[in-house]
Amino acid sequence: MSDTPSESSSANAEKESRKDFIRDKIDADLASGLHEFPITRFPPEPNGYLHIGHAKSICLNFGIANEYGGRCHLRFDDTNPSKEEQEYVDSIQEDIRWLGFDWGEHLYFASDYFDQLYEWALHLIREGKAYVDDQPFDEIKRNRGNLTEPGTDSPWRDRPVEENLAEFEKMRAGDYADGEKVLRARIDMAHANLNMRDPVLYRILHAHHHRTGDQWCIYPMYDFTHGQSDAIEHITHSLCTLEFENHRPLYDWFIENLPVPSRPRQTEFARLSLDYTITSKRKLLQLVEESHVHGWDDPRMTTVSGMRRRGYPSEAIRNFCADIGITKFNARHDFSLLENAVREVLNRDALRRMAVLDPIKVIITNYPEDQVEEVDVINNPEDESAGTRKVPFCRELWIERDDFMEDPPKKFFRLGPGREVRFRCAYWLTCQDFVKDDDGKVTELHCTYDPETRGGENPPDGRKVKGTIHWVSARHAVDAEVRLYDRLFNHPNPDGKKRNFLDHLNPYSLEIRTSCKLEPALAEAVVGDPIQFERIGYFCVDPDSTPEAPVFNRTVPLRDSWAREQQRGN
RNA sequence: AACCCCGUGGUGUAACGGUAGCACAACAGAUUUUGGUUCUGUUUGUCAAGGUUCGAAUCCUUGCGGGGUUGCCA
Repeated sequence: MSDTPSESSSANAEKESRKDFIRDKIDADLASGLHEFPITRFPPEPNGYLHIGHAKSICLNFGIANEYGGRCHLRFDDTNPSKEEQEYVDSIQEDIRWLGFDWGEHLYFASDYFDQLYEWALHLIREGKAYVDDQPFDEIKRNRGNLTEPGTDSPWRDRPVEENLAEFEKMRAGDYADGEKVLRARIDMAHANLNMRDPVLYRILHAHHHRTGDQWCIYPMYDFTHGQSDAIEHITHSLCTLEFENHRPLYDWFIENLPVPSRPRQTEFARLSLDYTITSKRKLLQLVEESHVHGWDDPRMTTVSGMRRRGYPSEAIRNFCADIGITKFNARHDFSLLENAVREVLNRDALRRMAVLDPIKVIITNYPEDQVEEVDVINNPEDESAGTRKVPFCRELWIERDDFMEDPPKKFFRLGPGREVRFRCAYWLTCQDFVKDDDGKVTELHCTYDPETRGGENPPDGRKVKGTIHWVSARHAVDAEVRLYDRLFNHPNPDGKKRNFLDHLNPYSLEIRTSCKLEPALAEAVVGDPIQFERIGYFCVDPDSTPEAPVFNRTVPLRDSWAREQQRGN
């Protein structure tokens, strides 16, 4: 019993993805011999940066490929040249790799299939299952009917095949302006599913495409592209979010009516909704373009690049995605679940360092003026192999303003007049006196130290101390800027209907602290190092950082039961 | 309003006709040279009403509640 490996409670082993209804289905398809192994795909449109919601989909699709010995393709859904850019193609690939996944040779673009798709459009026309519609945009809209009323057939619906062929060719040749004509499937204008009411297959768009250039002036719609692209790639399980549920009949209609090389199946799952965040590419773009944040990778953004810059480990994001599972229920997840996943990994990995964010000076009156000692401080109590480091200690130190109270309550285990605390791994100090400026702000503490407590050890006389605080040698401190982040929105569902998400921006989402005092070892930290500022939180080096002007981001604060108790008013 | 989908503690998520479990959150305690970590314990749940069955969270019916769909976006 006791020799059972206890991975479950630690982040040591990558969490195993729990089974869900999609994996159940795959199990069944494998068992029945329908497929040898699953082939999935992640199909982003390159019109924005990836966010936490995409991470869920990436973990699902690539995760399945990894677990079942299948594969997952990366396919850019680039059928709308007016919104898509190379910048996004690049960032998306970088983000997926950072998340820890690999598509190998299987990088594709829907635009790779434009020729084939065009052929299939011709096929439908020849079969009498597609026609060129001359109705203007508004007419098509009006004739589609609505949720309760059936649509009306287009006057061009029964156009002869030869004429359709000729018209479609003229569309392709550029004989018409944008919007002048469309190619539509000929299905059923009275269908209860609006997607089946003669959906548009091709529209005219005289636009430059990031890959095909000016080769085309007609572009296939998503519905006419996606399933067929899946079929071309022999995707077995085409996984998408719930809003495409109503598109499945159309997806299947194309698969059934076209000579496609395979028969992929679409399955839908609920998209991710995280409290206090937004997962809408349009709104994320707006935040960037209107400068409510400092870019796609602003650490307050739940974009993949933002979370990376914030210091969230990709392993934590993967664990989080495994934790929330895959269902068809429109759930809203507590933000604390993500933070828990982040803390779990960081607690295991982060090197402990001492940093004072809001400093007040401590002068040890009985410590020799010029003496400097190097004390050994533990790098990571969760990982013995991380060892210790030398930290300089001398007569003048910085400590956190919060660690002193002029008139402390009984349960305050830190410094106050006459109170003794342990300075982490150094000595026990007793506060003898304090100095205030004209505004009544405490500027300086005068303390004495007990030489018998070196290393922070208990003194021989058996004295006890409740609190341990961190400190930085004033003479050796490195000055730095520290950026403290809070949630970007102060409403749990800023994305909600009838709500303008901009009204709920948290004005205090970024607090910049300058003149923070860091222990010297922190000068060596580089971007990507997970660090814990002891007793404060997890931090990382921001890319803005330079050796002359270090900049740190707060990834997430430590749990703070003292602060919690304070807030409850005890 | 029509069609499709979904309802399990505070929030999520398991249980595939047979003891409602887990995570997060909250609370209490133990340990602790981080008021961190770790450990222990506690509170709270099957949307409602009928039906099928020896037995229903699970199957059926109805109701209620939530989401999606009326782009030449994806």
